[in-house]
Amino acid sequence: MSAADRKRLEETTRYDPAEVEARVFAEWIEGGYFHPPAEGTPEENFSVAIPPPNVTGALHMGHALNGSMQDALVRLNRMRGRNSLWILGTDHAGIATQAVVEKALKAEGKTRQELGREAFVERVWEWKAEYGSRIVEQYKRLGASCDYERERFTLDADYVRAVYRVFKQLYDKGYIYRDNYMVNWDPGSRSAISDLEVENREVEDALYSIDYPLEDSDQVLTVATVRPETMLGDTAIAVNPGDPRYADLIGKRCVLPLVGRRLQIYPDEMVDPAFGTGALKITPAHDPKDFEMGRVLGLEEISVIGPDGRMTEEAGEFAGLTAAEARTAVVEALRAEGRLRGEEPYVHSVPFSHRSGERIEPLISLQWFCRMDELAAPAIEVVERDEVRIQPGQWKRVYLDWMREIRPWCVSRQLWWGHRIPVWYCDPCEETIVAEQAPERCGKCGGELRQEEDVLDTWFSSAIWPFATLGWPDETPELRAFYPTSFLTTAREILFLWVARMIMTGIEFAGDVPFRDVYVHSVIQARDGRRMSKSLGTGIDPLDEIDVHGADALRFGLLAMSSTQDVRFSDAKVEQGRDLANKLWNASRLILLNAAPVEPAPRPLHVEDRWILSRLEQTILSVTEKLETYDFAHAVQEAYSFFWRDLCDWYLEIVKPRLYDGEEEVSATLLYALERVLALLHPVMPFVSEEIWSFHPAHQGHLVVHPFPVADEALRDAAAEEDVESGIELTQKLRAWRDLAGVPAAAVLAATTDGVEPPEFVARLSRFEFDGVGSEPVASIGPVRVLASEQLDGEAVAARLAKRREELQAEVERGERKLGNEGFVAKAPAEVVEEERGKLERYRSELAELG
RNA sequence: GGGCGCGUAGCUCAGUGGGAGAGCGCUCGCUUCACACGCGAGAGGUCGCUGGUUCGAAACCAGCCGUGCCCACCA
Repeated sequence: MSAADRKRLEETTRYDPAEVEARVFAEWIEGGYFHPPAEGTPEENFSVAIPPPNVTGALHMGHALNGSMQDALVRLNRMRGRNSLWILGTDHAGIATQAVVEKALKAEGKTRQELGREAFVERVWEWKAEYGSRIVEQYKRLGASCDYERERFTLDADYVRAVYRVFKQLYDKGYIYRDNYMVNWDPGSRSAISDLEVENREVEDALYSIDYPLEDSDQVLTVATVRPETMLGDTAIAVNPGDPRYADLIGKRCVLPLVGRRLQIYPDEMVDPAFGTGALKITPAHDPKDFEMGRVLGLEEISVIGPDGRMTEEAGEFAGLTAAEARTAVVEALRAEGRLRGEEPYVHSVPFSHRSGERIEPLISLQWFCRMDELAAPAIEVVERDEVRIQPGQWKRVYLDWMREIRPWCVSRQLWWGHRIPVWYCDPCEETIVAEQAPERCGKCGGELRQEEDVLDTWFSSAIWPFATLGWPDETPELRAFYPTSFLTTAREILFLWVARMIMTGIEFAGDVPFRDVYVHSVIQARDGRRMSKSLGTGIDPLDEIDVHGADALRFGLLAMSSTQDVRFSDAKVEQGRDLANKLWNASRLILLNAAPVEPAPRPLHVEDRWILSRLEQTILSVTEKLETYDFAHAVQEAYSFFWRDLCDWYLEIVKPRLYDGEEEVSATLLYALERVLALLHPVMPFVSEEIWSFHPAHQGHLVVHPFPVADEALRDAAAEEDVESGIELTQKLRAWRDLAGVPAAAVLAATTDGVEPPEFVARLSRFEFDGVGSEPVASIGPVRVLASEQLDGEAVAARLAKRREELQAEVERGERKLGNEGFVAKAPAEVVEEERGKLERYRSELAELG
């Protein structure tokens, strides 16, 4: 060690992550450790495709947890010498990004329509150039060992090519089609969205009963609805065929109030006679269920609400009103005509846009869809056969249940930012051309072509992330070396949105599953148990945590608090991580500044050496196994406990004298243990471990590529473990006795031992002297007889012991009295009696131990 | 409506058939030559409730209460 290094170690009594992290990270980048060559096979290599964060995004706690898990496994495998690639990149995030830029425009008093499509998209690219790398920089702060030289973006030219190839092939297979169909219309983003982007919320509405007069009759049929404004588009009525009230009305017609349209009354099993009035109005253009019914019956579809959320010309006098305004107006008009029979409060679940937060308007519109059943079939099989293992196990079933019920996917979005759908129309001859590259002219009539205005759902491009990032559709070396990837960690909320779709496209286009393992991690909630969210103000910024406690602390904390169930964010766990980093630093200082200049090697001389080596190898075995099975919480806590309790609290304290003496054997053993502990912890706490490693005498290259320790079974020693652990136990008893007896901390007490001599360290660590001179034994603790001596203030001890004896005596008497009461013994539950007996036993034995 | 999960120490969470645990917090004692982000010693729990299975249940089963999430086209 250089004099400068030694000085730094001597003077730095506190580990300072802020000083270390940027410097160490730069060394890793400079070393090129994160940029593996595209060589070898996927079986030999290790690869992970990061769930691409939104380009608009900032690192949140979910990213930090997910990143900590991925990085732990990537680093572990890199240290094992595997060619390890962690692909990183960002998602163009259509709606979110467009919204951000539109907001900026609005601040300038402009709209995207004023700008025009081309200029707007240009503007978004400018935004991306300026802010798009923010989240990538934030991953670096976390210490993520991604390949920053292979960063990808879902709108890169090559990526677009892959998206178009996929679209074209799906179209050619007949999976992709265009249809006028009912979609979830999001008035907020003015676009259709998929079923998965809809969330249902409980809302209190009113349930209105409206009288529909029967044609050529003075009878009325009363229907119940929560959306009276849509009645203007009614084209039929349905009743349950088994409902005796309406049996004779089936086939007859009603007259639609306000409009006058004639509505046929149909029988339908779906109608619940017990709900409302048992009669259901059918509005095929504005209700998904009515839509389906309408298609079956061939009903007219009359759209009375337009994409702008306002009433259309079809709504007659109500045209131009918003849907909400129209509701009030229609109700008023019905009331005026005496058609409103009733109105009652009604709580039901209503679809809202996950993106804009606005209430979904089910509308019929011309959209592009992708049929999913054929793609789903093999994706179901691979999971059934565990070729893709989804863990924890309950998610496998959730996945399968959803996949088996999968429905067509609406892939078109009425946005400008995204992959513009590769379809061209020729208006004169009505030809539709789907192509990977823009065709010059119509192949049929030579006419001008017009490209589809819509873009693809963002998730359409994310679905091909694991292979598109590796260069697909080209046969690249990266694809050959790293596909399929090794595993995926994910939040469960994107299991369907993303994971399922990757499995489907992977099989279809890349010829294999995209990953072997899917680990669904827990959700870190806010401190109060609420969801962490920016809009609720409950988010905790991982970067703040890194600033204050260091990246290693946050990584350790997140892994420690994660489990299979959702957990609240725990500051204490992050602080535990911070304390661990500091403890590592200081224990290392002790070893590195005092060890004799020797090769690190296990060189056990005494039982404690055999013990710590045995514990070390056991810990390596167990921690490694837990990391490999995604049991991060137990892995890090076990490593923590070994290091802090076994190594620091006991072993270092036991061997300090030997270390200060410059003993070679203990120096070698300590350097060996330190090397292995640093390597073992590196996947979880990369910065502090790398920093300390730079001071280790065996240090040559960086720890990031140092071999990961493999447990050495030859060093396991059950007998040594037993001996030392009983010595530890005795030490603790002796210390407890001292404390109880009020002996000053520094006093060394005289004692003798009875029978087998305990290990040497017991006397030293409990500040006893077993061959000490004394007179009367005043107490016995296990094999140890404490002797009255000069060091022991006989009076103080006697006083303390007497006081304690009194307390115990009182407890014993109380117990004896209780157990002597026949009523209690006979009538009280047996366990209460037993507990009382146990208590009595304990008090009695403690009394005996005090002597 | 269906499904999944959770309820264990003051707090956050482990433990899933045989002696109730961790971290934090709390109490007491330590400026012991790595670390006060430290060291030593403690206190603290009817393991949601009720019933069942078992020699034995925090753990398995049933019901109930509380709580969270996912899926679902009953107006």
